[in-house]
Amino acid sequence: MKKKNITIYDIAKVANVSPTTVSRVLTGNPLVKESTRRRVLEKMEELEFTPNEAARSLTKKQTNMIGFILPDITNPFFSQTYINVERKAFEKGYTILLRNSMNSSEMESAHLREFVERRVECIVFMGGRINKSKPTEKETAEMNEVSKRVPLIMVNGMMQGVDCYTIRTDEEEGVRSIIDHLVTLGHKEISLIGGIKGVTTVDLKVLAYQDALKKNGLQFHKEWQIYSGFGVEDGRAAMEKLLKVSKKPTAIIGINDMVIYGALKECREQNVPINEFSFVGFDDIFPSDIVYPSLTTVNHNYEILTSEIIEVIKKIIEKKDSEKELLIDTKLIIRESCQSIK
Amino acid sequence: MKKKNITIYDIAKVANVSPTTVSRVLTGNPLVKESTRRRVLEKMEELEFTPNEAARSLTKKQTNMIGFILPDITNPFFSQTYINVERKAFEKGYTILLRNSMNSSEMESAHLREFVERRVECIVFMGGRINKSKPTEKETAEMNEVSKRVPLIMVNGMMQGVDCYTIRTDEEEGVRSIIDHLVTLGHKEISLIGGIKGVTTVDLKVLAYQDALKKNGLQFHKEWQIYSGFGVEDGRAAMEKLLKVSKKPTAIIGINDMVIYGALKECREQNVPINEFSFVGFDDIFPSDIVYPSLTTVNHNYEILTSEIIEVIKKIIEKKDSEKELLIDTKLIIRESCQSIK
DNA sequence: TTGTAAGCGTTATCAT
DNA sequence: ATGATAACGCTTACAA
Repeated sequence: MKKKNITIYDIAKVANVSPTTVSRVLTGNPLVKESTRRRVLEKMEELEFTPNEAARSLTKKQTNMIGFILPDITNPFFSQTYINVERKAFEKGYTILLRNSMNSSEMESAHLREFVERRVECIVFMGGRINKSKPTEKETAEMNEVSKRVPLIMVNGMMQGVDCYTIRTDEEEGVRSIIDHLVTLGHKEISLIGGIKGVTTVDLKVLAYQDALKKNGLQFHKEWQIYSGFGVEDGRAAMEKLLKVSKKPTAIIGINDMVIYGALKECREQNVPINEFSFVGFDDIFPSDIVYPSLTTVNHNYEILTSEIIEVIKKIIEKKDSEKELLIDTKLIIRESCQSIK
Repeated sequence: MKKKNITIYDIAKVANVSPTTVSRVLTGNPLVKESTRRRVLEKMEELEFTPNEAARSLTKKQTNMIGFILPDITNPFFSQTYINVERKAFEKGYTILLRNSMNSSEMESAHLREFVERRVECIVFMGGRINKSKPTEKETAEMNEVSKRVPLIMVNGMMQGVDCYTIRTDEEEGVRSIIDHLVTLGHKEISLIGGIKGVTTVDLKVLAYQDALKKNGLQFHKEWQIYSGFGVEDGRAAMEKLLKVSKKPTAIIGINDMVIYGALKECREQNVPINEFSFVGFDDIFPSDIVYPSLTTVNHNYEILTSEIIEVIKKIIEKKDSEKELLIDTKLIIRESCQSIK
């Protein structure tokens, strides 16, 4: 025997008002006499009435939901961004739908479809296809379709010809600040490990790295820039290769923090003294303050980054104009993993 | 000029069928001639029709959404659990609504309310109030209200008198396995740091710790069991206290991995050689394989744990019977942070 | 200040 | 195999 769903009609009946009036107290419409409002509220309590969001969304043509696609929430870079956005969205009354794509284009497609079906107000996209320097035609076409129906916010990524909002941290500047720091410490032989060619955030960093070397009168050594990936194991693999190079660098930059964790691991494995190198990461995820040595790295200014994301979301929902492109400054966090060259 | 929303009526018109037929192809009803099905599908494509989930949910009285409340997704213990559940839910066609409570009872309440309004099919609850040995009356009452309307799954927690499903990892057994391991290595002086009294998972572990000591003929030293909290800083604080105790233990168990990260940090700060102690954590979150020394710890069998969660969810949605209580075995992961006593 | 009635975009029921 | 019509539970003109 299933319990009947309580609706505003039920409340209306027992409170001796029309459903409209019930709806009015629900939406906080001030055109309700205080005494009836109280009566209605009382009956709601009594019958344990809870408004049905689906019905509400249907009439209001507004869901207050925001889609959020990212590759992997267990990666602190993403969770640190996500949680700030969720918190701020909560304060504004928005609901976030989080989806992990695991960098699979098919999953991204599935999530996009679901978001459109659920009529989210906008979609925040991090990682995956928006970081490919050469996305497939299908991927681009799909994003174009989506962007016609729901506003898109790309964080630290973009897609040629797709109409969207872009918010990114100035990663080039981040790389420059790392190299300036290392140069100040006396380093002249600087390596960059990790990442995959064709991923825009990587290409960006590699370019900035080569540029900054040149500007500082240093030479780019091909064998010191090693692609491998983004995970701890990829960092180990890269370090393993680097340790086989005859002339070694004095400083090692990671495409992200994870990669450096792997590099440190590999050094220990091979009994290479950690302090033979200076290490710098990128992202400032929380374990970087915990690993030994604690890692000098570049912080994305999460607080500002996520505030900007929410601001854009807010403007989209309120249909106000907003900057199409935003650039956030990074900040270098200096810890213990770099020594000066005597 | 806003683009009109395309509905099944529009499709019906251009495809020369009734809306009902369109709905039939949408729901995969086999009672549609193949040729008309194709025609309808074609028109949908053409007009870029996407079904409206809100309308669908309204009539079907089913949302396919699952609520998930946890304290903090940036904590790998939770994100490692969450992502497995999300992945498996995705495969089954369920959508997860994730909410972080930051251990705030008010936020938990707000999330619960939202979940009920959105008519989620069930709610998975981790951490927060379900780990209080003395929840407030309001908290309990609220959970009782909720549990009457939507099935509740509590993971590693419970609440007296509240009807719900319980899935937990056998943390007592985890603690026992740690102590057995340490005893095998020759340790006789074992400390437990971190946690807060009154949090059930902590109380459980403390009890299991005292019990296991006794069973192994070891003595419980009050000053070796130090409450402090669950974060890295709490671990530091606990270690700082422990280092002031005149007679020191040889092994240190953390209420979780985080606390041990803090303890390691504190040792380094004070120039205490790390290998003066053996360290064991709890949870096996990913940085434990990255910190130095890599941490021996207890793994929650995430794969099994999350599979069970999904199984229960599935049975709830399909209205099948399911075990009300499930206990998952833990497994000890041995790494480098423990030495044997000569 | 309150009520009536239409509409939101589906699915379900019952005919045909 | 297909269609007409009534739900689903709310909000929003418009009327009173």
